[in-house]
Amino acid sequence: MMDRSFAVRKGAWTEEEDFLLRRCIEKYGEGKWSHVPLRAGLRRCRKSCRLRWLNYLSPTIKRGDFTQDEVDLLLKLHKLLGNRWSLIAGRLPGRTANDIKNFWNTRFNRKNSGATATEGEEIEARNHVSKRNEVIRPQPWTFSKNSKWLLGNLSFSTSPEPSANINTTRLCNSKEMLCMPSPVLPNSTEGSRLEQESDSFDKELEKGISAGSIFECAEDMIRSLWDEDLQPMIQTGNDPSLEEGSTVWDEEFCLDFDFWDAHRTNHDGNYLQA
DNA sequence: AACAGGTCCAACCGCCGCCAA
DNA sequence: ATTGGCGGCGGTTGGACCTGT
Repeated sequence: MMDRSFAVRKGAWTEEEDFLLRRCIEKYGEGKWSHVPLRAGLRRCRKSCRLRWLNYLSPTIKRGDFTQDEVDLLLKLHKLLGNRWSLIAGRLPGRTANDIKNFWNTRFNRKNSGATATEGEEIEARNHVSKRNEVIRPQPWTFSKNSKWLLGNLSFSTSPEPSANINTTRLCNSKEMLCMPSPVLPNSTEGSRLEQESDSFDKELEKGISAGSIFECAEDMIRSLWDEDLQPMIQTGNDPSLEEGSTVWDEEFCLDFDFWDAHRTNHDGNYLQA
C-alpha cells in the first residue's frame, strides 16, 4: 500500500487546521503563502491556505446577510464593473469576492426567480451580464510608444465647487478635462494619489483607446455614479463604508475604476483596432 | 420517516499577469 | 528573450443543508 501521509490534503478544513493556520498568520502575517504550509505544519497547498484565510478565517470578514444598502451598491457596482468580484469586494467592506460572487450567482444569476432584489433590478442585472458576454476585447496596441504624451500633459487639481458645496477633482490635459465631484478634504493627498493612478491610466492608453474617448466616457460614468449613488448616500449618511470625517471615499472611489470598461460600455465598436 | 429536488457556500481548478533569475 | 514561481482572479463543483411532498 502506498504511503500517502505526505499527500496534500483537500476538502473541508478541520478546526485543528484552522487553528494552525490562524496561529501562523498571527505570527508571520499575511503573504508568503508558499511558506505558510510549512510554517503552520499543514498538509495543504499554498492556494488552499490563502483561500481559507481570505475567505473564512480573516477577522476582517463580515458575516451575516447582505443589507439592502449592500445589495443596492452591489447592483450598481456590478453594472459598472461586471463580474470583477475582487473589485466589487473592495467597495463592500468586510465582504469577500467569493461571498459576493456566491451571493450574485444565487440571487441574480440563477434560472428561477425569487430574488430579494426587485424584478427590474434582476432583469437589468441579467441583461448586463449577457451584454458583457457579447463584447469582444480589442487587441490594439497603437499607443504603446505614445502614451507618455498624454501622461506628460496631465494635471490634477482639487478645488471647491461653490454651487454644490463640494470639492471637484479635475483631471486635465491640453484638450480634455474630466471633472469629478468628490468628498475630498482640503488637506488630502488626492493629487499624489491620482498621480500614482496614472500608471493604470497609462496601461489603458497602451491598449489603444483614444484619450478623448476615455475622458468622455469616464466623465459620463463618474457623473452617473455621483448623481445616483455617492451624493445621495453622503447627504443622507447612508453609506455603510463612510465614517464621518473620514476620507474613505476619496481612497475608494475617485477614478479607481476601469477606464476600459467605461469606454466599452458607452462606445462599443469604436476602438482603434490593431 | 423517507425521498427528491432545490439552495447555498466553501473549496477547487485553471488561467493570467507580474517579476526575478 | 525565456522560464519558473508566485499571488490573485473568476468559473465551477461537491456536498451539506433545507424544503416540500
